[in-house]
Amino acid sequence: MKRDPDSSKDLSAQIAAAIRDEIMSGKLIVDARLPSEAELAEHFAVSRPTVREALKRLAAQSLIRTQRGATGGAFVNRLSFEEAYGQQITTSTLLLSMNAVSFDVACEARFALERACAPLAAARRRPEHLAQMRREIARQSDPALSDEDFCASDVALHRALVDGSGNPVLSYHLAGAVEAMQPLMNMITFTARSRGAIIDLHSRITDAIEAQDAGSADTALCELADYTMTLGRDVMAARSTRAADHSRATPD
Amino acid sequence: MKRDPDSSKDLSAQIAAAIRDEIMSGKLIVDARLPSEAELAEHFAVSRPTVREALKRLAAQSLIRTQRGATGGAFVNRLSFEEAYGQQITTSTLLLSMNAVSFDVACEARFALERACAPLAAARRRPEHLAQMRREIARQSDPALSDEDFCASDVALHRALVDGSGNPVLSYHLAGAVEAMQPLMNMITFTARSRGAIIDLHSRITDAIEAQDAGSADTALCELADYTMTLGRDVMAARSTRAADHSRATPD
DNA sequence: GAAAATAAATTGTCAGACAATTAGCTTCCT
DNA sequence: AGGAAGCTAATTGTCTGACAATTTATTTTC
Repeated sequence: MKRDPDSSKDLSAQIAAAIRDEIMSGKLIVDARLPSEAELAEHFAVSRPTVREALKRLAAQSLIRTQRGATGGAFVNRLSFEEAYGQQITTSTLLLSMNAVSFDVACEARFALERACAPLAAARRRPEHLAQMRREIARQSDPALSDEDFCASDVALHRALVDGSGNPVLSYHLAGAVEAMQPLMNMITFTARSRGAIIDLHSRITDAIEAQDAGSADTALCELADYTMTLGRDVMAARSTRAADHSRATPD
Repeated sequence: MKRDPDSSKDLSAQIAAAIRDEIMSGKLIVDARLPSEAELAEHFAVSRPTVREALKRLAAQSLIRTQRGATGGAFVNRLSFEEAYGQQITTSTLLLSMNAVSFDVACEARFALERACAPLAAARRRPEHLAQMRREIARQSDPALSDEDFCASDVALHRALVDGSGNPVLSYHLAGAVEAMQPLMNMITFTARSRGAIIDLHSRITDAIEAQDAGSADTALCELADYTMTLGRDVMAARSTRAADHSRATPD
């Protein structure tokens, strides 16, 4: 376990990279205990705070966990799908917001991926997935629901669809794509009419999944994608109109 | 900016979470400068090393970058697709290896996602994507190529296909799925015959993409998925047979 | 033998110091 | 005046040493 000496990075980054390599290469297996901070400090010839910064970097990626006490220390963490979801969603969300990814591009990616799940979900969906989807459709039908809650329910329905594929790896990849859309979706004001159209499509999708009819599910998903993109485009158009009005009203 | 006082987590984790929330909520925008470490320490009523641990956690997720010197400090980082790729690949790879995800499950996810890209790639592929794919096919045709390099070239070809979709969000999500397969693919010994079959399918896929024939591309991708899974199953079968032999030969 | 006290190991946190780096300012020379 | 050199200040990077908190193992005591 050696750190790259001619690297221009921080010592803590070098040490974190060295340990990360050990984990990625399998030399440090799950639940293995790392040397104590004092031992690592001696090994890498740095001070304890520097080692600690390195360990915190790894902890931020859920690569290790730490435990206090006599038999404590830093242990290689089994990266769970749950933990990975969280990081995936954080990264995806920021990627969209910070790079000014357009609604269209994000939406296209999301529905392309979701369509990939649909055939598998149609084949393998289980009662709880269908029940979850029906439950969300019922929630969405409540006119008192706020736009934000409507979006949250939308996300929940689509996650149930994705989970219906019975492939956790697929679910993991899709979680980011679906959840990261939520902030963008929240910009949309859902009229009673658009809600109705969406709920109708949700029902058709759910029916198709229940009937194990992958073709119909795909058709409905495509329609939903088209409709969602239309809504998004309307919002963007209205927004740019308002922006133009505003700049005309208050020129500098 | 307040940290959760009754949280059971480390101070550095609480502070990192507080700053992360500010970034995620948009209160701290891209390239905004955070207060200096000394100011943060005073604000959160902790010591500087603790603040530094928090900042390192954020740096590990590429949420901030730091700069030394008079006008230095910590700045909110624009999360680039490049940086996100790296994290995505690390996470995906560990997720597969640490959770004993079967070759079948990972493969199914990968090809399902890749099939989602194919129609878009067929519509939008540009000459450089086709050139890259042809280049990789040429490389793969060299019998002297090691199995590992063959896999690397395979990954490169598929990434070119994915990038051909012209949707960076899609590329980002797919990068993890494709790259994370590499360690699993590396367990396979590619015979001359299996290499030939794969190269043939790669050619058919590339031809279809070039001809903008989404249907043929999909068909070839499905065949490649089937063939890859067959190879994987053979490896697993041989492996378990060897394991059985071994346990019979050296019982304990 | 069981319960309580003690010891040891380890991470978590703090305080203060110095080194390294960088931008801006000042001074001085031409 | 203009530019180059040096100085200053601000900031992060690193080190040292210490103590607190927590957990396990050991020893003592009843």
